[in-house]
Amino acid sequence: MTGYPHGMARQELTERAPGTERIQRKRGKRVKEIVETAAELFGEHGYDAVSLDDVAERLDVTKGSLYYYFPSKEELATAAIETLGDEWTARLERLAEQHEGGHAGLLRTLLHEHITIAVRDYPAALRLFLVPRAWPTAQADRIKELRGRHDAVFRRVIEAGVDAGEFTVTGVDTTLQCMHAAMAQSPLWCARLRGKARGNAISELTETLMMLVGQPPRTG
Amino acid sequence: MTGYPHGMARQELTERAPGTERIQRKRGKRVKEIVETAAELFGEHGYDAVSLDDVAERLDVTKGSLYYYFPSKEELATAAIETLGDEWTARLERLAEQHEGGHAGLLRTLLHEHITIAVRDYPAALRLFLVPRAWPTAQADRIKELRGRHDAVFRRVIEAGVDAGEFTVTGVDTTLQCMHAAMAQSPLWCARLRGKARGNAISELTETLMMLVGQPPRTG
DNA sequence: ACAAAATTTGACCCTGGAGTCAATAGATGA
DNA sequence: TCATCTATTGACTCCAGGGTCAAATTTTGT
Repeated sequence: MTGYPHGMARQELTERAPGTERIQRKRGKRVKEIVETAAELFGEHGYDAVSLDDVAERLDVTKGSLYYYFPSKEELATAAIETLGDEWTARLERLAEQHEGGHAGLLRTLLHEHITIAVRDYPAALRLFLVPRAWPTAQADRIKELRGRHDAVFRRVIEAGVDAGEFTVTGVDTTLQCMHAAMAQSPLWCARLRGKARGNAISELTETLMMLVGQPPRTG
Repeated sequence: MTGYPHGMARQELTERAPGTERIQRKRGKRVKEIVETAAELFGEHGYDAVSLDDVAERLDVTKGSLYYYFPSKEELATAAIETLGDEWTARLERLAEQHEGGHAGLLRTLLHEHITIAVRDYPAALRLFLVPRAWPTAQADRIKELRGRHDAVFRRVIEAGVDAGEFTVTGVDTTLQCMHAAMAQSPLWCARLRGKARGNAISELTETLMMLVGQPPRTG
């Protein structure tokens, strides 16, 4: 009757950490496994179409076990979006910091990286993150915040490029929305492709999106 | 114990039409009402999130009544997509035929019209039609066919424009996909806007998408 | 080796929603 | 007005799937 149901219990967790560090790490690892599997499935088939039994089955456990870590299906989905969304937002932010060179170069890098992550690592999860209303409405706020951070990375480059006279856009927001919409779908288009064909598709999409800021496509 | 359950019974319907013409028209009208209401709801909340009770309620009838016209929820959803998809595909095809002038002009018209229909008339249904996997998988084929026709309208203009040296694209398919992705989301972005603001948003989106074929945005 | 803590199980409850159907109400035409 | 066809109802079945929980199993620290 002990155990720490529903994993987090966030406040207490920081005050007097239950279990040893080793156990905590182990737990964290398990949570991550669950979250990634869930994201995979939710993104692929949609929130409603995936049952917790499905998630459990893919993990070779039972539904009940999931409830040891998450209090509800909604929380699980939200955790999935938050965790993964945070991960690659951070990655893009890092790229943006490190980069030196023109704005076009940076934007191209960001787009390419973003699409690559989406297609290669999280073919499904990205859609969850980017497509409004794909997740349970109750959680919309927590996700919106994250989405804002994500947007900001792209917004900064675009605005900088426009100010520098390098880019031409009709409206920054609209441009952003178009980019997101396209990237959110990209996993579907590239799902079947492998190896070189996939790489080409990603590059082609990147170049196409660069045109949204008035950058003529590169030859090659 | 008679009646013509599940409406169509397609073969027989053409051979020996049941009921008088007047009754048939009336029936068709009812079917259309149902289909439009269903499309509205499905598109807005997603297939799974909408129950037939929801659809019935909005129509001020009972679920059982829907089953008099459609054999299943899936069939209803498919009918919704087919009917509406066919309608506006036809409208775009007509526009393309009538048009005289440059390719850029035609593409701009098509985009603008398409987004306008989406936002004004069927804020929701369009997403059903354009976003892969938003509908029950069993029906995917029937919808894909329709989607093909729809794509063709845009593909023709783009290819013509490229051949004429008016447009620059990295790849026609990729360009098409980006356009569709953006248009599919447009109702979400413009949902809250009304009147002039909405018109502006639509125009801005149109101009932004024109950039995908290398057309600099118009001022104004 | 053993007790306490951490994890997993599987059987169980309960609700929402798809689909059915006999009975009823409403149209229509003779 | 009556008989027949059309349309609608509402009560019903059935089940997938979210969520619960006591008991069993595994892991951990001593």
